Amino acid sequence: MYFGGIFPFEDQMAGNTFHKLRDEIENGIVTGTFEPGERLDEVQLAARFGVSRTPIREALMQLSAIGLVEIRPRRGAIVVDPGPDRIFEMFEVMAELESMAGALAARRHTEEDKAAILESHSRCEHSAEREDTDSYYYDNEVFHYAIYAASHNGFLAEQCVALHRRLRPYRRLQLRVRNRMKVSFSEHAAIVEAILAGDAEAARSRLRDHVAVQGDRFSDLVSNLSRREATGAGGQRR
Amino acid sequence: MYFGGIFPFEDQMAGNTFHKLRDEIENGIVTGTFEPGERLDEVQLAARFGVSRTPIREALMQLSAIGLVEIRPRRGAIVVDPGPDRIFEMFEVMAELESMAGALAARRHTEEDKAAILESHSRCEHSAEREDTDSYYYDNEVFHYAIYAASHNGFLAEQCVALHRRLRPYRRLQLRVRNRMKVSFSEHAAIVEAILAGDAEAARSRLRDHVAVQGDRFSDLVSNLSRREATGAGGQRR
DNA sequence: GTCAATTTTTTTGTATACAAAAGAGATCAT
DNA sequence: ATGATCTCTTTTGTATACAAAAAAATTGAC
Repeated sequence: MYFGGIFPFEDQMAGNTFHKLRDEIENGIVTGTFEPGERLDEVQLAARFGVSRTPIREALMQLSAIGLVEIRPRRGAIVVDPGPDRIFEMFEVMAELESMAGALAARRHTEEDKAAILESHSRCEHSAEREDTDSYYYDNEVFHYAIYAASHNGFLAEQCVALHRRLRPYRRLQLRVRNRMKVSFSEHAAIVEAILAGDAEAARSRLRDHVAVQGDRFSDLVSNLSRREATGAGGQRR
Repeated sequence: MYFGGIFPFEDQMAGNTFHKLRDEIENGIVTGTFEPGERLDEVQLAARFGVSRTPIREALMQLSAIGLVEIRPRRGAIVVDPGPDRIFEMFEVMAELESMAGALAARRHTEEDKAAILESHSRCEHSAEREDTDSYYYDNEVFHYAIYAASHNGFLAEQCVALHRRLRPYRRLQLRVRNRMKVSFSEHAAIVEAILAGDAEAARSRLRDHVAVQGDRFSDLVSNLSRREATGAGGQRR
């Protein structure tokens, strides 16, 4: 599947080593291979990917610029651990950006946008019916990307994609919550309706709620997080 | 003047060479020392700053990650030239983020926030009375930062600051437009009123209008841009 | 045995070196 | 003279080398 023009840095896709490394490490962070707070050893990473330290450092520089990694002078790079409060803040901003995209989409969507939205929406439906969380997770992403694209604001779309990616791990946790998938789908339906009807304000508020709920759900999970922290793994910033 | 906790990357302030270089080059781009479309030669920059290519490259990597520089594989780095349409898109997003910050500020501001807002607001007033564009430009920035801070969403504040910085050169052009400064100040007054009254929706819409580039301002922007392009080194993306 | 100071080891940050690719320029054919 | 191909130059991308700083470990004092 191809998301033309939505991905940031698309022009750099022709992978120089450092670029591939950036994606690999970023993916590792988002996936959980590298845990929050974990130290990213340059030589270790270099060995792992079979390259020298130079491109590794360049990749880490880029990741630090987008806030996924923190480079402490002379003390190496660690995976940023946003902490519950910061994650909640990010959801708050995500809700606003998404709702903006939805409002713009309601006013500006073309026939192709409409087709893409409906297509991804029905994919979500199938996945929801099959109760296939993994599949729904992916389809849901495509659905949201379709709305970003329909906003016809490329910069906004890039921002949304970037933030969506960063929130991925926390969103993923949520889908496992009982019945969340079907509720999510019915929210989608209402959003699609508003966008296609050209009702910008309805699209805005429905999308805001749709995303904000995830933030709320997340704060429910915060207790789990802090419990986990007490027991072992994690480790807060600083 | 100190904007505690607002600047992104604040924790990296302890300047390793590459970090200082990043700031220097970023500043050069925002200031106009490096023009949009200009090629950033690594050896040239290295000579200029008296360092080797390595930290220069690391700085460029970071700048490319935040979208100020484009690194074309095997073809070097150039200063990104957003082009009028993209700039417009960025202002559209800025308007939404600012209005969000205003809405949150209306609901969440503390006494200290109130003091900071009023203080910066009255500084703007003095500068506007003296018709001191440069001074107003600076005070205006402080005013907006005070609102970001009052939103009590650190992530949002960072996003706002980053985008505000990127739009700096274009905003600056706008202040030169006749009478814009005094109009701007009266808009500020209405915004302050809404925030202090706790009227989130009024704050939101007033800030949106204040920031959005609409009507005449858009054509002013475009004509300024094309003039600059004609005279300068310019050159569109791609 | 515990704590502090010093030495050793690791690791980061920057410089340099080298290979490969892109760009510029010259040569040759038409 | 114009256009295309080949060569030479410049520039990027990655590896390696080295210096300085931080972390770890050893030694020594109490």
